[in-house]
Amino acid sequence: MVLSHVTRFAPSPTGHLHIGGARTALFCWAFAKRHGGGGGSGKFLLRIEDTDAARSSDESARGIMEDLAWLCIDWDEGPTLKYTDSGATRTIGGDPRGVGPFFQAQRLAKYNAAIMRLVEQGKAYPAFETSEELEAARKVAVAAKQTYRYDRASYNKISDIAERIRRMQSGEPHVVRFFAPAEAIVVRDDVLGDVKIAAGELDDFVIRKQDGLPTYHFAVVCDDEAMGVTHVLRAQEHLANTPRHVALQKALGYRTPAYAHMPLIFNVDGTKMSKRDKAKTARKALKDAMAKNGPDYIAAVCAGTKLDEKTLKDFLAAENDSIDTAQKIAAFLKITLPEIEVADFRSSGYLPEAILCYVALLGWNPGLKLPDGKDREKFTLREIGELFTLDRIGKTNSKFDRAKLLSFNADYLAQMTDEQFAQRWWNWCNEELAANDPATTPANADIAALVRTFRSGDTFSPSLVVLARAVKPRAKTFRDAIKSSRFALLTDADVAAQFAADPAPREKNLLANNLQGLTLLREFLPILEQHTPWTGETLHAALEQFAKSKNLANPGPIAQALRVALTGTGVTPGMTETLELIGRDTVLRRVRAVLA
RNA sequence: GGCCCCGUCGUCUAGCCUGGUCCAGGACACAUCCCUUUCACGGAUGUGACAUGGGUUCGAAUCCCAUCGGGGUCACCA
Repeated sequence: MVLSHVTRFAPSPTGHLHIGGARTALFCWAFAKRHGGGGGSGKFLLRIEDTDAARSSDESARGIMEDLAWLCIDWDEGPTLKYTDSGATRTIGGDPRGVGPFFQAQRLAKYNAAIMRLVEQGKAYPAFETSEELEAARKVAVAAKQTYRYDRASYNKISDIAERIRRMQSGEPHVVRFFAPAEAIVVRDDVLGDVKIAAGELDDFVIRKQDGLPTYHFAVVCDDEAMGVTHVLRAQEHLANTPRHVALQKALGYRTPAYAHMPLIFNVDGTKMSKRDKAKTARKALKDAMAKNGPDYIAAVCAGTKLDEKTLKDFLAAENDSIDTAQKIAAFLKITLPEIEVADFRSSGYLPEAILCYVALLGWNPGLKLPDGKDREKFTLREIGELFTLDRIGKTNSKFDRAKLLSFNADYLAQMTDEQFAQRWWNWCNEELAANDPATTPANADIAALVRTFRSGDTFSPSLVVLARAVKPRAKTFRDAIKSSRFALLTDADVAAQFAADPAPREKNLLANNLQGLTLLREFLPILEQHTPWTGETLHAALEQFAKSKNLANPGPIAQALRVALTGTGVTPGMTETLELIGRDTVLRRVRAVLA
């Protein structure tokens, strides 16, 4: 069978999957799906570009694969991954056509054979300049405001090809350069149209590095041919590389795939979305805190973060952008660092379906309307795979608006049943605890408390579903849901501490109006004491009835008094759920305590 | 700086190819009001954009040109 729509996602394993990479992968996946993925003529494959020996790691490769799997962007061909998600294990990847391996570092023989062929045909040649020499030449060009290009003529040894090969074979350190053709190159792009690059723009770029590994340009071209890739969908930052690839394809006698370069994604302030944003955010927060608290504050930060002063000072001076340091500072200052990688969003409690949908709409839009005439914005992964076409990809860069993502996430959360929410929330809590020890991540202490409180055997107790009902409408992420769950995790001591910390709710809802709140509580207490069974429904009725008997327009005053008595705060989810979850014994004890 | 790409509300966008139905529609955010047992949810309303200047045309967000603005890229990284 001829595979007519083969796409690939080709990350280099130097860290986690970036949110922009996730969109690229999604589009590649969707394009293949749209053209009969799976059993049809469309295939989506994953290739790991680990030709940068120093920066690549197997751990990163695995992390990226897991991030993709979590998003449900499964590759038809590529490294195999056994992925377990809420109990179900699936195997992703494989090599049915025998085009692997999918790690470039394992394909060196293929690259070298092709490179030697080019050298023999006079289309590539060994070069012996040192990086220092080239760097010096580059500096001169930059100083003169000229475009630096590797100047074949100035080395004037090209004709000496036999001599070059001899030196190469004798083991002299060298790189191999591609003999750039002196002709204009047109890149056909399904998003941007034809992009013409004038003759002479290309220089003799390196195709094999001194360490013997091919450069990205060479490996990509080689592999796309070998793997039968027909469509290359990638970010626009690669557009300038494409002429090189087209030139190489011609020299090697390969087919040129169809290209589609998609617009870039930036932060709202227009800067690049990069890991360094985390350090920047932490640094700014630390500086603000120090300005506010005085120079001695650094000692407190050292104690609180368990970082030594030198590390902090270096960090402040922007001498390093350590993510670990940034995270410790963030935990200490109780700020959240910006999410950049898929794993960050996962840890923050976003849903893969929300991320996928949001990110898909950054640069792509099917232009569909809802029955009421409004624009359709919500799509499942499956629908994206059915609707995706290149002509609906835009050309303009976009900014990543977390507020809108949050809103999407809240919508997807709200769509779930209470049972589904409880289940997935529970899974998230346990994953989060497994990944980040609550002892070193203070933000996770509440998660640990929640899991402790609602665990039942090796799963969660039914009351977590009640909690889910209580917090779901006020949570935009799973982590948000933890925040609004605090009321259910409070100890008596926490409540007392709350009263001490903030007397206002007590004043307002218990003591004001001549002790109205306390008076109502005193009268309501016997009703609570006798109340049975202790269910949301019956408690709700009891509250309504009591309000009526007191000639109150609504149960507001008594509900507020209860809320404060039970939690020390004036803000919790609905009173019904609050009473139900805190439980009869604790409710009675705390009401009595307030009345005493 | 060279080369390349792009330019509709603050943000994501629909409309542009195939000019008129667009004094430009939706979503997020923001504001006001309603609902309400606090906080939310929900409902209603509002503020808000065709970068600028020239053409072409009876008519331009839509076609053409220029200007301005933004971005990408110029490695033995990918």
